[in-house]
Amino acid sequence: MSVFPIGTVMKLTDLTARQIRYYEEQDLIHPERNDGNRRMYSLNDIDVLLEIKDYLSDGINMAGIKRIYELKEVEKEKKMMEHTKVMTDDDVRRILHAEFLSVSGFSGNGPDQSMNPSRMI
DNA sequence: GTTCTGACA
DNA sequence: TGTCAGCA
Repeated sequence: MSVFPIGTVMKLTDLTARQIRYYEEQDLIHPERNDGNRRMYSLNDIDVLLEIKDYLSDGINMAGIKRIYELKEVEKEKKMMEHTKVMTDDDVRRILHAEFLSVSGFSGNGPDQSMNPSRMI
């Protein structure tokens, strides 16, 4: 995913190396490191840097920008929880259906174990 | 030639 | 943030 050296990112974002490294210190971007300890930025990193530049031009300071991305991560965690909840409910539905078939005599092997929710975690 | 870390008139 | 030093 990470393919751009800092020099390319500088031209693409019109930011100085000093700024780019500083935003990394603020945990706004997380470039990988290659064998030579060189930072390699992903397309997503470029995207975030451009967003940061917009926020800055709108008069938002680093504290504010950091808050924005912190909230964004909280929302991301919430969505992950929602996703987990949906999967659990879906498993329950499938399990109940499997038990229904078993009790109804359509299956003599009991609930389908492939529907066991423990396999989804 | 390019990037890295650390430091500061 | 800019910039310079001293490495790799």
